[in-house]
Amino acid sequence: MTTPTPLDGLTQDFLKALASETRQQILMLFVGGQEFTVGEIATACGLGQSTTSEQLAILRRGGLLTSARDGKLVRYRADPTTISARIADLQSYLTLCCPPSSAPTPTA
Amino acid sequence: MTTPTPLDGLTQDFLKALASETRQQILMLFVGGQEFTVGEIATACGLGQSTTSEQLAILRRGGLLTSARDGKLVRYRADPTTISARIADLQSYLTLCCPPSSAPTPTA
DNA sequence: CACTCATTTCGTCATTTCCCGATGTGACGA
DNA sequence: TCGTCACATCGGGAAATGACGAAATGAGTG
Repeated sequence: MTTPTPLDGLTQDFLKALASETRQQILMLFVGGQEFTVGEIATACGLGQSTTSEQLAILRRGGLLTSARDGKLVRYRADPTTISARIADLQSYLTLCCPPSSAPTPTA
Repeated sequence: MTTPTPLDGLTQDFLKALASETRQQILMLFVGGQEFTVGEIATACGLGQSTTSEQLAILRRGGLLTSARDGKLVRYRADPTTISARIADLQSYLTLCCPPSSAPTPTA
């Protein structure tokens, strides 16, 4: 029991992506399921373009967004399927270490 | 629409607490709903004592753990109620910006 | 091909995080 | 009270993160 399994690499990227106010701000733009280009997101959030691109890459790695080329633009949108999967992972992880109701010292 | 609401301060602390491999490692100790002292956790995770205390404080602020004095010891254990609440918050936040299935532009 | 636009990647710097050892605080026992 | 044990807090150094501007990449146009 030296180093217990931290948790899934995927869930890890998911959490890291979420653990930033800037990236949360970016995510909020996608309310309504719309698509946005990098430039649009940069403008909306008041960030530089390279910064935005980097943050979007982190969100994509975390499974929160997907990207698709559209001519010379790159359109980003939410990735609900992966998000649901990651949340489910997280939930089962937390349920494992911290059972949702009672059961302080089960076993016996 | 300059700076859309990032999200709850509570959920923010929750995410920050989770976004560290060390703290995830600590959390894994609580599988089974057991209690641990700071010293036990430090030993189990191979961390210094002050480090452990600090990380536990972050986990407590994030709503993942609670602490209680027991003589000269402090026992930490998981906080399932708060955890469930924070996960629910997170889920509704993500559901808002990224509807789980279809519904690209709901509106009505 | 040369040019331009949108995005990505690179180099850099300021800030934050993570870990530690040392010191301070609270609780028990002699 | 004094000493000790367990934990919390303080101060600092190494590493990671977040932001930017500059340069490189990919896609379309003349």
